[in-house]
Amino acid sequence: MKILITDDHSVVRQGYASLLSTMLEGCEIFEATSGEEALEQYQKTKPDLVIMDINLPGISGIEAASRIIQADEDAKVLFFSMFDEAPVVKQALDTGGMGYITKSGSPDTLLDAVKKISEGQIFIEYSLVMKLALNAQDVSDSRLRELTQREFEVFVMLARGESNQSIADTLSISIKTVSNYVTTLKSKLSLSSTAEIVHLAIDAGLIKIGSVDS
Amino acid sequence: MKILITDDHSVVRQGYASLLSTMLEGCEIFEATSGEEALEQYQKTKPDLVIMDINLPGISGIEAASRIIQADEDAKVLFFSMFDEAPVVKQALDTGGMGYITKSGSPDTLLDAVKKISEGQIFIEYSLVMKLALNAQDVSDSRLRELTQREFEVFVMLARGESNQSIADTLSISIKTVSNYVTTLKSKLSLSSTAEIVHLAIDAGLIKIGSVDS
DNA sequence: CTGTTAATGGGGATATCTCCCGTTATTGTT
DNA sequence: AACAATAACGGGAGATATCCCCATTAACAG
Repeated sequence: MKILITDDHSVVRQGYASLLSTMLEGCEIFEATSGEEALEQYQKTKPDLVIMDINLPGISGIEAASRIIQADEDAKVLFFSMFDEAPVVKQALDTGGMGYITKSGSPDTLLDAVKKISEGQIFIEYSLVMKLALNAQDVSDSRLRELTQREFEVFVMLARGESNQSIADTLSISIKTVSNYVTTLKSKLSLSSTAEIVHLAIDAGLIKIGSVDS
Repeated sequence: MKILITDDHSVVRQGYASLLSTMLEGCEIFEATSGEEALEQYQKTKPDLVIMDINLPGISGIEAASRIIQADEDAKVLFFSMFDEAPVVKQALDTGGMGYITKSGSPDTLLDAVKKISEGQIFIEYSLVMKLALNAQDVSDSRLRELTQREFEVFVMLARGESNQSIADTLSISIKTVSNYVTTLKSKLSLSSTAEIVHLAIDAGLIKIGSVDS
């Protein structure tokens, strides 16, 4: 698998590169330090995935992604930025990018995202999904606003098919805590089963069908 | 709630009528013995729900339903027939009917259907959903064909949000049996969580989002 | 007549989830 | 500063679900 990393800090780039080549066998890494260079490199190397920082010298990562995707609609872009504000995330994903994670996440999250996206799925960091959902006042269920950040993250993860244990592992908290979140979020949403959670999440546009493989 | 029962056998009609008026407080029952009469009665009484047999003297229940819905697109028709063949069910639902149950089902199923439909939901007898799904060869997941009838019913009920216990009650079988079905169907479908079951069910068009209230 | 498969469910160990109750830390309010 | 509210967190006990195994029955095919 060929991956193009775009980031203007060489230390950061090298970090990702070593991380990815260690964890993913047989992957070839290319690098770009600016949006413009990313465009060039993309055309030259046709990578399977582009990891794109947003704050770049010259054109922004969002603009670069937009141009890349315009030129090749099958291009897969994973945004990887320190920004976690809904408008930025939304704008980034509106270009057609396949994922968005923040730099405050763990390396595992990066790997997960790379894997999911290379399988054709979408990957958005759990904590961002809430901001996105609540930002779209028009569509999302008002009950969702009752949820706290943590409850919301758990809600989305449940809807994606993760078990309480797996959620606990991902968030590095006790399964008991997850379990409590599940209870309270079910109560806040007046739901009783996991299936209903999935229905609501899909209704609210938080997950897309087909986004869980099998 | 006003309900119009269409069936050419008076004994059957009376049976439903007494059943429904016993179980649903404050409901008013009207009757029709043919499709033509159902049309007249519908215009006259504007019932909230029409229970429609299919095999009727004169025009069929399907034809009658079609005309009723054509005249009033908000009309709610529940087909209640001895036929359980996919083409018939499909044809019936294609008229815009909100539900289909067979006469071999339990009275509880009838009541469930009446309740769900009056809440604006769709209700199709679990065992029929499979036939419908497998009939639409083009859309449904090939893995679903591996399931037995019972496994499929359990699958759909799980996806709708029911617990093992509730499924056992509805199907009048042991919770152990349900549990076994769940295990085998998950294995056959390579799924591990309820959420994934819901995703697959929605993907395959077996349930519609928004069909589970909250 | 025999083999296969669907439907049914019991036993029992284990995993998972639920729900009530509590602690801590933060934030906002008089 | 004192207080109330709330988010994040987790323990304990009991309820559910899972997942092996295996057994019975009925139907159906060869």
